[in-house]
Amino acid sequence: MTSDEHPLSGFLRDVTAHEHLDAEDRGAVLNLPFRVRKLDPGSYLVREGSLPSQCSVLVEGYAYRQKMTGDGSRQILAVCIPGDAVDLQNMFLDISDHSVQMLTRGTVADIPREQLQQLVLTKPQIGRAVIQLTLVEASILREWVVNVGRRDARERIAHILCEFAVRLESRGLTTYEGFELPMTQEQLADATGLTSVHVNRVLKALEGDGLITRRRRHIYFPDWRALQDVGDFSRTYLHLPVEETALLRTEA
Amino acid sequence: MTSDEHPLSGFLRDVTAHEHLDAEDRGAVLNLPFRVRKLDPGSYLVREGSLPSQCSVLVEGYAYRQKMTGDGSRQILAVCIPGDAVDLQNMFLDISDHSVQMLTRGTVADIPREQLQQLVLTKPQIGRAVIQLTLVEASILREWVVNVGRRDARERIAHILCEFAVRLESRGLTTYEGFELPMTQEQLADATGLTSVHVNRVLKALEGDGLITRRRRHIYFPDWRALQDVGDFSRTYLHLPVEETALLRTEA
DNA sequence: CGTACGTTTGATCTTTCTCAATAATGGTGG
DNA sequence: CCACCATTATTGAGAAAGATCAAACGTACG
Repeated sequence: MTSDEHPLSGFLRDVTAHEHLDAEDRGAVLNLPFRVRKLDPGSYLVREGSLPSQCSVLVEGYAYRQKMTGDGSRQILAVCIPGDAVDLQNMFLDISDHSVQMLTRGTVADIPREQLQQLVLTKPQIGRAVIQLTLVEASILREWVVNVGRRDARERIAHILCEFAVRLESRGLTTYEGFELPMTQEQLADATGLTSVHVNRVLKALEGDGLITRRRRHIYFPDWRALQDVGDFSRTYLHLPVEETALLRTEA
Repeated sequence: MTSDEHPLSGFLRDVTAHEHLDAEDRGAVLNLPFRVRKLDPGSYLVREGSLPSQCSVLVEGYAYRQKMTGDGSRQILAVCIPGDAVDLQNMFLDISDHSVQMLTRGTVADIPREQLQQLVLTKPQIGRAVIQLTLVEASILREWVVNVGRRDARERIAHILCEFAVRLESRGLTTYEGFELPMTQEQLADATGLTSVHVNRVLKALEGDGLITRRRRHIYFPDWRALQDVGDFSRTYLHLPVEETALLRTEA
């Protein structure tokens, strides 16, 4: 993510991950009008109940989808990483059913809703690519339902760490050394349907069992294979293109 | 769902729920080639790991999406009702990340994958309508994550009953008398991340509190408003077109 | 009419939550 | 650069929701 790159280049990489685009379509994506904004942690990209007029693409930093229950507890629904288009979920619906907030400081590129819609609906290859992106998001959501519905705390935490590592790695955002978890234990709890107290204990237990190592928010994987086993993790649901996994490879 | 109706008419109603289609587009949908099949409970419409060559539309009966964990427990991810296109989730991805099975006896219409893809990618209005359908499914999935992650058993059951009632009613498949729940308590448990034993106790408690009435699998709502309150249910996430709710209306 | 499946019930056990307090940590203004 | 403040992380003890195990009861259907 060097600053001289085109702000939408991460998004383009994402769009073309599943579907090849010809030069014309690639140009059409990069020529979308956009405006770059810097944002602080906690600031809203989308507010539940509203209709955003633009679709934001995350250029730098992390964000998360979130929904609150009537009694005020929060459930995190997804973590957005650089390159993610944050508003594909809303682009064709009138009222946003959830909120999106920045997890860290970062920058986004806002694309006017109509321009992106136009591209998706009139350029078949772009349409196919964007539909695939939304379907992969839905697949991840299904895995989250499984995670929260049918796995115990230890499995949930291990699973979400694996998912996060693989997603980051697939975008070249981390090395096998480990990664910086961009969220607090409380946010981790809100993503896994647990309490922060219990997340803390589980992390400690995973560390004690040699499955992870921690230094502040950095998480390392001394035994990547074992962690995947504990988390019942298989990357197939991420629908990543089959390619060599140079980093984070099995070590055992 | 009388037998002299066009098998795809339910699907068309669903497709046009959010987006108006002109006569030509409507004709294009109804003229899709299809083959009708009768299926028994438990039979697979989609198998995790496979690539179906056609997209099934549910004509009669109910189905459910499902995923298994490594240790063999099941999580139900969605319940499909008549009119639902079962394979939109897979139509643009190569490997299905979950299974779909019939919940009851029923019939489906199989549409060749390519034909439907073609329509979606080349007819902007149809594309928009189908994208909206997949986004609504994603929205429901997000609500399920919240349900399973941040609500207790009583709230979960109440919520899923409300969701089911409203979805059925929006398709004209039920009256305010109540509805026939097309699943066992064990399946209800797999949908809510609970055990069947606990589901049984919660149902009994809800009945004891006058929030539901049961006769076999029929569920009645003596106090629809109160049930929604208990389940923290608000229909906005279903993205239903704003229209009069003749049935299942507030009674209090 | 009996078998298989689904429902209901009881007793006990675990996981996870809740409440509460303490310790780090990072950021900020002076 | 340092002291202070607000978060965040950590730990303990007790409570509660829900799971587990086991058995009995219905009901549909071949």
